[in-house]
Amino acid sequence: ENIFDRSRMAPKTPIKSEPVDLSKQKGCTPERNPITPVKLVDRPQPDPWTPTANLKMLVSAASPDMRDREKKKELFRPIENSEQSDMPDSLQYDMVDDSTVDEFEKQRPSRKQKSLGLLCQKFLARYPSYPLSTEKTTISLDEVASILGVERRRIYDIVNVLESLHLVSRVAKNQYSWHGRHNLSQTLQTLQEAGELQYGELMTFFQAKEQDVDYKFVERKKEAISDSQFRSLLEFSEPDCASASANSRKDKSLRIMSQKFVMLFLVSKTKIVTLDIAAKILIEDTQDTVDHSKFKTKVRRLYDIANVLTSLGLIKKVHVTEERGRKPAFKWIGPTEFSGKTDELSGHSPTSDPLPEAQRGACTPYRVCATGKKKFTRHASQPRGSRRKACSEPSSPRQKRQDPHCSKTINLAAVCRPKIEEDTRNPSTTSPPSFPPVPADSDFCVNPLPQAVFPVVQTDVPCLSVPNGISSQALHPSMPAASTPENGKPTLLPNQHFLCFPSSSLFMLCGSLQENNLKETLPSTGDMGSKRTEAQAAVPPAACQKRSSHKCVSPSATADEEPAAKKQMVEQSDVPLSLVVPKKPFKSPKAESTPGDGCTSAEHLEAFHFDLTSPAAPEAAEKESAKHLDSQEQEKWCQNKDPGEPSTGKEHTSKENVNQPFPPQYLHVWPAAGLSSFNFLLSANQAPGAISLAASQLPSLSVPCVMVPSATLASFPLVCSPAITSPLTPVPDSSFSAAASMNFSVSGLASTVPVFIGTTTVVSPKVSPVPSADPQQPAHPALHLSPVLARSCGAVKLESPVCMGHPVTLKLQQPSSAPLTPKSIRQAHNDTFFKTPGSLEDHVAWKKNEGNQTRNASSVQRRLEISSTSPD
DNA sequence: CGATCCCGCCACATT
DNA sequence: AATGTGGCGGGATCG
Repeated sequence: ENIFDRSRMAPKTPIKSEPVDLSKQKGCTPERNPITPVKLVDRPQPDPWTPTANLKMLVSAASPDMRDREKKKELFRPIENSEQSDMPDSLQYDMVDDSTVDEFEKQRPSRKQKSLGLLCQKFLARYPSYPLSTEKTTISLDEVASILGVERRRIYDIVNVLESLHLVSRVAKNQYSWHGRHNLSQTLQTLQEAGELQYGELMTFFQAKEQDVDYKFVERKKEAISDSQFRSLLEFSEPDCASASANSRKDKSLRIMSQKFVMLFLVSKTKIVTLDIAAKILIEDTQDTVDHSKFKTKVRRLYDIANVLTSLGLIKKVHVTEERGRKPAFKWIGPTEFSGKTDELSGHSPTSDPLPEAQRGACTPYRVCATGKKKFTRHASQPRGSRRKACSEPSSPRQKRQDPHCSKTINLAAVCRPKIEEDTRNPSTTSPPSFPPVPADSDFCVNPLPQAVFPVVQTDVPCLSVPNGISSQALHPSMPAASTPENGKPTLLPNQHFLCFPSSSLFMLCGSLQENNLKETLPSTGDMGSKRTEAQAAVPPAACQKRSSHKCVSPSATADEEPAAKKQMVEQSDVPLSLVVPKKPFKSPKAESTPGDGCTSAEHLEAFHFDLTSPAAPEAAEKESAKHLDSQEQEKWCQNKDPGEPSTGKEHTSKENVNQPFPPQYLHVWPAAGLSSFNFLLSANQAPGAISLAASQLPSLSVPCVMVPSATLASFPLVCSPAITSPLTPVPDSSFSAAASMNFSVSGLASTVPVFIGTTTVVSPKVSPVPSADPQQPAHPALHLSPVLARSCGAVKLESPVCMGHPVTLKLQQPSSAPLTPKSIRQAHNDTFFKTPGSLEDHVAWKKNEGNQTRNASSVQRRLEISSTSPD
């Protein structure tokens, strides 16, 4: 070939035409051989542009090979690239003027024009997002570099990231083949799964986390566990063997880093990751020492990666405002549901950001949060991840501790809450025309198909436990024995149905149980479910609440139609609720492994299976009672409570419960990142009207919610019983706190504790004392929540340890009286309310019990009741 | 002045 | 040894 080329080439030297040529090129190079074009040397040509860059381009153009290819390409491709022309590229600039003239500034492409993001867009514009299977496109680095007028080095940056997502793969030296986005969703799913393994807990912790160290510790642990698996997953696409051998090579770090970065998004409930957090997480070494510079470098790399991902329409830049100020962060706007299943979920293409943004704005509860945040911060302690170790400390729950450290850790969690400002900055960037529709950033990725979701649950159920389970188990051995949900459940409530939620992160229960329609989504065990859910569920509680109130409520009202409700919910919030589900197969192993254990996944799974449809299932359940937390009370409690207090755990429910015979429905909302630790359960039962009312009337929440720490949920089975509550006279402080603690703290723990929510029932288990809960955790997580919530949260956390430790006695009353409840509630079985714990007056009765019979403190069972009644 | 991140040196890997 | 890759971080720009 070369010869060939030369012959021609020599003669031609099309120096001048440079730009034009460029546009034409395309990936397809017929010839496979990797030709490495020689580096071009520059020729002295005057370029307007960056001097060097232009020169190079020109040179390259001049080179025979290039030309040849170009020609060929041209044939193949008309001008798709035209796009380039559109852009303000440098190329154009070149053209623009007269020659030399302005070398100076004028044309000088500003830095932006040379940005990696823009370059990446140009790069992507050259190839079809969804190439036909038939067409194989090869990419020659040199060629591209010359065409785009940049050094090859820059192309590596792009290609490495693309390679991490399997959009391209390296075939030979200097040659890459273009795959396009066909496998993107699969890749993302894989990453999500891997991410759950690696970072699932971490993230949770992280958010809450105070200490870097701890987190690191945790992280490390995780990696150890999953790393191998993880690797294999990632490598899947490539046949080449090398994969396994993970050599130690440092290389590819950018690729790996890119994958990890993406995982963080996929694992994050809020889908928002701040750079600093990501950097911390991604620094694997013992960073202690190196820190600063290393951190800085890491961040730099992350910018490189972020630019490429932004060009791909997978993320966009936002700013998270925290106490400290605003931090740069990125929000995932790519698909969150993969599984091949429904891609379509997200309707919008990423490009259509405007809408989403608007939504966001609307959605954002952030502001609120922000305000509340501070308080939260203080009070709330976060569950710490590391706690395991730390646990040793008995817990001194001290609320007071402010969390200086929190600030750091907050990140993820915090991120969510705080307001996010989207970047307006490069509008263009995001959506190149050629891109395939990306799921919009709509925040929700709710599944369009409600049905699917529900059903899924059942089926999936089994899966749930797995991934997390492993970790959880490992972490929390305690679970098994004590908590077995089953035990409790059946035993406890004969009549009632229970649901056990395994560790999954979210659950949404909607619909009337009665009907059988119930659907739930279960979360999955930590991993899968959580991930997905997370994605969807990301909304911060506060937000949820509000939203829920608006729309959500109504839907819920329709008890019958859960799906609808869900959707609505989802929609409203940016966040996403996760309705969805379970997913993943791979968990099963775990389940297998832990057959016997109590609540562990397996069981849970079963529980889930329970039929939504068949109401009767004893075990399964449903639960109806709704519980409300009385926000007020809670608040009080919280406040009152001392961190130190060990509350015994008793909870009281505030009271009222829902009378409804029917099983209430709940929505479980995933905690947003910030909130990550909390899960909300909303009862669906209440009438829509109620909901609506609530919204209007109540600023915050009318709906009763139970918040449970996600982590907890994941690990712990949740049981809900329908009936409800009696108001207990709980001790305000202690009880509440206890309850709270349960919920919140859990996450940190690991969650093995089952939670029961029931109307009547009581659980008497005891909770094993779990040392783990830290009193200390920073409050931040709570932040996002309404202030009240926050407080409560704080309290909770603090106490949680306590709670955990103490067995709680629950009181349950049967349903019946729910004084306060808004009318609707009682009346309708359907009504749904959503409340936020803190905010409302609703009564909630919480009860918890915990006991773990078995093991350590870890497992705790609790029962929460919420009455549907609204205070108002 | 902090956030971004371009640029290209340079080490290591391949050929 | 030449060339391919890609880590890395100084320091320029941007906002």
